[in-house]
Amino acid sequence: MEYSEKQIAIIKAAEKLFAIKGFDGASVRDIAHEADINVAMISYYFGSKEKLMEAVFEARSSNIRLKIENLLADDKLSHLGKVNVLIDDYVDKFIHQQEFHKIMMREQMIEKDTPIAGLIHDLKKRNLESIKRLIEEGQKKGAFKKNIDVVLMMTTLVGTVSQMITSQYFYKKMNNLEHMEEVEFQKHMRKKLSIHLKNLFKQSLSNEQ
Amino acid sequence: MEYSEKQIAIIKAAEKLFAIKGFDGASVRDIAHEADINVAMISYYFGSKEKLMEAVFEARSSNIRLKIENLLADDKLSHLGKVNVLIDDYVDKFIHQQEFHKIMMREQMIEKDTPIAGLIHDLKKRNLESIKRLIEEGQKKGAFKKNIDVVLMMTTLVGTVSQMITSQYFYKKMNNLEHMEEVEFQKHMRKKLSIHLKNLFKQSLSNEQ
Amino acid sequence: MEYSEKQIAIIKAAEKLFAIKGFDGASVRDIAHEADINVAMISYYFGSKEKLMEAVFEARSSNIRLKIENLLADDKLSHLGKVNVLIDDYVDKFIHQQEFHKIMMREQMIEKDTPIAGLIHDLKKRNLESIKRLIEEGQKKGAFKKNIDVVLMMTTLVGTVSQMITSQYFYKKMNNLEHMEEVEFQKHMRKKLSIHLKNLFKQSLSNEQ
Amino acid sequence: MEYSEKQIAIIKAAEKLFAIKGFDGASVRDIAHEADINVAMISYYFGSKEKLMEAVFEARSSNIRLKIENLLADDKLSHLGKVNVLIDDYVDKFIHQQEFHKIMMREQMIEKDTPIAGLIHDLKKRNLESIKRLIEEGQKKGAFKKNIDVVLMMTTLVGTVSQMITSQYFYKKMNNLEHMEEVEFQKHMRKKLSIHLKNLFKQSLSNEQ
DNA sequence: CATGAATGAGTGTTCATTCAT
DNA sequence: TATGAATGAACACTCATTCAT
Repeated sequence: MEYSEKQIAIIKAAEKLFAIKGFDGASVRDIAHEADINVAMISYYFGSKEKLMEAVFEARSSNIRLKIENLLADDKLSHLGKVNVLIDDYVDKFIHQQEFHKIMMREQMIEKDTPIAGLIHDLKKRNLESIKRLIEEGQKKGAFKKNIDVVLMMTTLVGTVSQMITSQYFYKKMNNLEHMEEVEFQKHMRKKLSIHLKNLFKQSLSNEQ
Repeated sequence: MEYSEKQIAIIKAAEKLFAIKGFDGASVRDIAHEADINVAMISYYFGSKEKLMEAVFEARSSNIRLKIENLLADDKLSHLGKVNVLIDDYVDKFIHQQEFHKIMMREQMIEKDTPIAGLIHDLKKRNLESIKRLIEEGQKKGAFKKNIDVVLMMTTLVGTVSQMITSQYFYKKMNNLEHMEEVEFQKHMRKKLSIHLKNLFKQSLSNEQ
Repeated sequence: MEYSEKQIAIIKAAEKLFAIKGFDGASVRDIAHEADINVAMISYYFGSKEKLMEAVFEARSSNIRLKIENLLADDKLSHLGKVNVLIDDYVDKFIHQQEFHKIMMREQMIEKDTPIAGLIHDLKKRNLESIKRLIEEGQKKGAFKKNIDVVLMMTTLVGTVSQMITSQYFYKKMNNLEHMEEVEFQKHMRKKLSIHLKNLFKQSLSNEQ
Repeated sequence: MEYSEKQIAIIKAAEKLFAIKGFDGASVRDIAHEADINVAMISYYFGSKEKLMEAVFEARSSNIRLKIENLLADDKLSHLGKVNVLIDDYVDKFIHQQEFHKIMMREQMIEKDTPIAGLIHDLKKRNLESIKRLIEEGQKKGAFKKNIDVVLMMTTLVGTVSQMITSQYFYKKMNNLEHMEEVEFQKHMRKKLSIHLKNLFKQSLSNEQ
């Protein structure tokens, strides 16, 4: 799918406003104004507000399966090293695509059988399966414990990063970082999360004492 | 604040629909229909849709500080035992008040200076401070490691439970539990989360090897 | 018709608010609040908002025919003297019952066949007929000119006083009387209007050069 | 400000209904129906019902100062002649823009600090000042008496015409003109008012005996 | 006699979408 | 391809009135 310049502007504006105000809270007029285009263009280009949401998803939801497949094939990294790379990838993606991930979190909550719910489900399923293979590989080689609940570990990974992002203003305040620059703060979050999650995973997966 | 039967019905209906559809997505007509009352009653009783949302919050947001204070004073429990009780409390509260917590998650995301944002912030702050004291107590007594980032640990606790709840349908599918009864599934989730989080916390906090 | 204390309070409140905000602009809740009674009482006592308006009218619209009849019989006053008394009566009534007269002006404008429109019409008709007799008396006795358009003269009398009352804030400003006390200002208006109108009538009616 | 055909239709409908029913009494749905347009168009074009009212005012409230200034400069007319032209202008304007003037009267009465109240005040002030100059010119040249209260004279002028218009149906009945055609009746009113007011002003202003 | 609760119709306004050009 | 105009449905809310007690 190729998008024109205007279409991309609309998708970007939609991503921003859906993240800030939610799907219902953001009106097509808001989005049109933010994207500096005519209101009618949204229906014209995307058919409807819902379809626009789908376009936002499709534009962002490149799955990380390919990356995981490459990781699996990489023989320069230890099994734990591969998990660490995975963690960093997740953290980076969440932080740099905060807006998109906020939308995704919200959409997950909504009990509707929207096309987007399906998209999210498939995306998560594919990713989970690849990660399972990565873990099982480590288990086969004796690097990881048996009895690892991969779904729960992923829940902790995704949940921790999500929670950090949604409550970042609270985090800032609690740690007196209110005057830290946005970019610097993102680096800070990135590092903290990375170390924290790597520790959690190491303790939970690794066989070594 | 004492509520009449009808007012309670409205609050319950609002809690449900705000959780499912979000604040903007749920119309007062939806809520009135769900509560089986006249639309005008919502304005009549609560003044506005926003005030109704606040009522939902006030009705649910009993903070857990008191429980933590009691835990701190309890000398029959080990330090780790206290943390485990805390984890179970959190898990229980989230699971049994899923709808309210979905609302809270969503509200946290929205960048508005609503009165509710303030309520959430204060609630979280109070809880965090009590938990910090609980951890520090354990550190002083040598039961817990030094260098524990309490905020990050709480982020993992809250994030993991939140993520589990938001993606429970995905979890069901991935584990072939689709035909499990709702109540039974909640017990299942509760147990899984409890064990998982206790392990994570034990590894992260405990000094014992 | 005898009214209870509460009913009188309602009528007074209604008179005030109808004058300030108009019939549609003043809600029964406003009136109930102003009268410090329960909303339901208005329907209970008067049947409807419209009927309340009628009650306001009936309470105030004592016609001045009786006074004119007495004037006609008075032989201590000259014909012009009688007219002057009439003018002063009109001016006094308008100024001291400003609120009621504002309502009356407004109601006159509305093109509805309300019962009130009928009340106003009858009231005006009765008054006009008496005044006509007063003028004709003077004409018969040679004190007044022939060819006097009584309706037009009354239009000027009523119109001038009405206009003064509706635009009194403008009048205050134009004459730098903004800090004059309300009571004092009413006296001022009364005197000014009295002299002005007596002059106009003297010039228009009187035969003496 | 240029208005489209539909916008003009809306303004005309609003003028009519505001005059008949008052601002609060006329609903936007009424106006939309009268103008044969969709309800949403009113918000779309004017922003709000209040702004529509302002548009009605701005469309009509061309002040007559320019005309007065021209009158002042005219040396073919006597001073009293100029006043007579002024009277005829006022009468004509009121009769031909009855609906607008009804709105204006009503708005004057309402004790609200609306933008319209300000518009009316400024309009009246400007007109009054020009008329004052016209009168003073006549006084300086000895054509008019000293001691003329211009504000009171204008009150009589405006009040008489207003009162005539608001009570025209009463006037018709009192003079048995009920079956006179509307246009013919307007001519009749115009002539009657013109003569009546010119007489009043001549007597009040002129020095000649 | 009095009232808090409740109602359905109506308010002004905004919505996502479609139309005519 | 692009857009200002237009639409009908829906929005949150207020209205005058009625009901149960």
